[in-house]
Amino acid sequence: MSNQIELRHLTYFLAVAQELHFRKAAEKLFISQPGLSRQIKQMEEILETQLFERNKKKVGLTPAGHYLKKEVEFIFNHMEKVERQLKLVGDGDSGELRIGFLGSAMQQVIPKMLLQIKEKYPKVKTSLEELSNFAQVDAVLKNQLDMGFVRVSRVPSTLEMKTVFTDTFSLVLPERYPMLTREFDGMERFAKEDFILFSQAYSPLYYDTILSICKDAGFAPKISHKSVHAHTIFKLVENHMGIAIVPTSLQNGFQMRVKFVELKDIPQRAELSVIWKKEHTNPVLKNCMELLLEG
Amino acid sequence: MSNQIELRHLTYFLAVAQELHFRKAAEKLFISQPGLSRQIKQMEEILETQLFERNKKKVGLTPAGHYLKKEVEFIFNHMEKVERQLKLVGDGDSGELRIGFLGSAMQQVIPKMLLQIKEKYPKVKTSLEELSNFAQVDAVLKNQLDMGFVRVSRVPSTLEMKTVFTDTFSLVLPERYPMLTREFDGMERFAKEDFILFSQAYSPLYYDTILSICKDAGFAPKISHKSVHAHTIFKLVENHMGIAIVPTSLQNGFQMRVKFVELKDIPQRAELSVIWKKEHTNPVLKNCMELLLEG
DNA sequence: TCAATTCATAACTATGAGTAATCAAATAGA
DNA sequence: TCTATTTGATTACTCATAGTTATGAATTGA
Repeated sequence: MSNQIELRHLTYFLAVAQELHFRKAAEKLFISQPGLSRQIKQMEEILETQLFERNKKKVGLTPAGHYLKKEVEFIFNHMEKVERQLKLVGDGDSGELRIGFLGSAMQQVIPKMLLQIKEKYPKVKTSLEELSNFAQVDAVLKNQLDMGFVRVSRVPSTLEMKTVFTDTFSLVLPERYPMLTREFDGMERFAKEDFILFSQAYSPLYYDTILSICKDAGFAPKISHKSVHAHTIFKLVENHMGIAIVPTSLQNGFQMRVKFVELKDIPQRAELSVIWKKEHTNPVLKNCMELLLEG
Repeated sequence: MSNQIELRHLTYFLAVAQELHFRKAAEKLFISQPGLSRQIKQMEEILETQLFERNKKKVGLTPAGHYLKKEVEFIFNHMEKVERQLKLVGDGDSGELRIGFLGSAMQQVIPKMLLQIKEKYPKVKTSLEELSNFAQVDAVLKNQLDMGFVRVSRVPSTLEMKTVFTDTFSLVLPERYPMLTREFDGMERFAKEDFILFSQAYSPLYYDTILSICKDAGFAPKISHKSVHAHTIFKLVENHMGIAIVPTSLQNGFQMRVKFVELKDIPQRAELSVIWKKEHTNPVLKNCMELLLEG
């Protein structure tokens, strides 16, 4: 004899509790009446509580039965809700998307994506975390993040990477820096300047790219300061601590007294990429990735 | 293949979700690992949702799995509570007691019983309804009430009845009614008075008893008013609309300008009885009845 | 490369849910 | 007052399936 209540018992109990009639309840359940009687009896034995009073011609609920009926109805309602919700979570219409990003991704890509997600999948919850390139790669690998927005040249083979935004670089100069923009004739003239860059540890690709730009211009930059925040870099430039080269899109979104000079003619580009796990199982990620790459 | 989730599935799912290890989970459940694997797989098929990601060496929860884990934990906690509560309801430590009563039972018996119940069975909820004798008998028979407090001579054979309070009758007279209490010499002198009584339909036994008192005194009372509320009766007496005979215990609990004269020397008594169904199944009733009859 | 893990698969066993046939008791109708 | 009908319970059976053992395939670490 089994000694554990099963959902079957609860289903049968509810049918009898509603019909107050074993034969009718059995019909409704598409089982035979003896089978139903035995299951109910077994249920009462397991719970050590009488649920029905039967006096050969009438069936009624005991107080315990009344109580249980209400509770079973609640439990079934709840389970139905869970089952519906589970489908949604499984289909990616609902759930959570954990996003890592570099500060520079906040200018364009992320806000646009968040709006699209909110419109198409309003039940999806997003969480954002600003992290370095390396920390994002690590977190995605560990399944602490679903996706990351990074500037890296390559990632481990278990990750996917797609470029989502390509940007030119711009020189960042103090507002009154003596230079006629129309006569800008290359990087060479900045060989003697102090440079303020994003930390190498924070973004190796960026760092290497800046070095290559300078190298193409025939000099190695004198690096005076390093930072992980664009805002800090701009402040330093503003206060004549040096000049910087950053992705052009950082021009928007900061209040600052600096001058941007877009380096259109050099081949280097700042590429922002999404990364995610190849074999992820988050349906929300799949849906949102489609939005990001197609929309 | 079964196509319905059972509690077994949820139990197994929770074990795996907690251990994130099939063999360990199977050990904890005292079943074999292949059996567990198959049940989980079946569960995923029924729900049409993948719950775990297994890559041959590691087991992890999918987002849907995470969601379901929380929900299953909630459901199990709830069910445990229900099971405990069900035992209490079955034992009569918890539950509901629906009580019917006559206004006059509110003077002594009911408040005392409610206090005792509250002390010994604090989880028991009581509901009170003031009803006529007939309505109470009817409601107890229909299982709308668990117990009733009535003044009747007899009840249908499916009900039990026990006297819980015996009371003398008292004459109710206007405050300044001319009478020397020490020289009270019988009912005879009130033969000409108007009488105010409880309605016959409300309490036939009371009605008959009053008639018998008067008959013993050698007269038939002139009945001027009938009421179902003691308060109304007292008000009428106060305003010289007549005199009344009521159970003595009604002397307490009302603010009124009337005089009570206890009829100690007549044989009639006002008996208050509890009634309940012989074959009831409410354990709360059983326990509370013991309190009432023994305490 | 080998030993030791992991979970999945396959074939089998045995428990117990569900069945059909029947019973005993209660009701309703003649 | 006697059926005829209806109720839920009981009995004996069968068959679906949860759980078993044995094994396989893949991963990991020495």
